[in-house]
Amino acid sequence: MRIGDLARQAGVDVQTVRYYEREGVLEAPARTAAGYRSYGAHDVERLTFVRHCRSLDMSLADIKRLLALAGDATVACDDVNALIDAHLERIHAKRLALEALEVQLGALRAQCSSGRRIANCGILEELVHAAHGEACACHQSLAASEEQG
Amino acid sequence: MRIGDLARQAGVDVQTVRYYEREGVLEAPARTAAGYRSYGAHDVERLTFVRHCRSLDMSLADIKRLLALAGDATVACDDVNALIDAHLERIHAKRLALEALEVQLGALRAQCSSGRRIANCGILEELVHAAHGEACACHQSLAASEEQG
DNA sequence: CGAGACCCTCAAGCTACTATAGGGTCAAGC
DNA sequence: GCTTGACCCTATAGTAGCTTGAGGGTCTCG
Repeated sequence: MRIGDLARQAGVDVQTVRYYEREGVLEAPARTAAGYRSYGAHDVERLTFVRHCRSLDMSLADIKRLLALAGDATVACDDVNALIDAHLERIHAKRLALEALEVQLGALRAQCSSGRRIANCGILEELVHAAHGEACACHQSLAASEEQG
Repeated sequence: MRIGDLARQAGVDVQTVRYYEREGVLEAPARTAAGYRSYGAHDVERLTFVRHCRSLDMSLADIKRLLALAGDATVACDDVNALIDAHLERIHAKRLALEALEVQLGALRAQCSSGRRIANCGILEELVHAAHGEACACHQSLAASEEQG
């Protein structure tokens, strides 16, 4: 099967497949005489596995680790559990940060009604005013929750 | 005031100030004979305003628009309201997507207990199994909520 | 043998920074 | 006057996960 077929079956772009290969998430396949990549059914499975993990917002680095772990059936799967736990924790922190952000923005939006002029726009006032004081903490925690580690 | 002082007062890195200037978020300041950037109190205010908007996770493009709008006091501030509304909507969608993701991951994590081997790890089973069926929709909506409009 | 669909590699673009390299400037102390 | 250290300058590359584009080769049908 050629790269276009593989990509169609997994629902990804052809370029994405090549990118995954470059990143070591997919193994480099055999090549035809003309240099075309040649895939089998196993590759469809692996790529779809990768896409499912990505749909859960896992990083490619985590997915690589997961694939490495999945390769050895005799190993204890505590590492898999730990990886998922850590990921879950990151998602949780990010959600809390977004919730705080939404509250902040809702409050900000309530400062200005339609029909006003910039000169007395409540939102800009609030933003400038807040700029003189201390910044809100929500984005710091959002940024902290972004760092994959 | 030199760039280091400005950066300290706004709580950002010196490189970030130069980056903002390059991106047109901050105006290019006057230079000393030696080529050093020279700032005034107004620049501290503007930079701190930018940082507050960033703490609300607004894009630099949005902040530029906001600054342009804020420049003309006589204009109606419906555009400001619309910008904040759109941003709020993105944050809201992102939070919903993250909530769904958290549920999905929680369910996945519950599939495997400690002490098992990879061969019968419930998480990997679930991930492979799900890979054969259709993927969950949570990341699609997350991705959709990422695209800044 | 030509057209269109497919494949290849390499490089750049996206966001908002951060970090590094390689160099110039300035003020204080000896 | 000279050194030391803190500061400044530009330019370039790296981060994550792709997407887009250039410039070219291959395959297959009619």
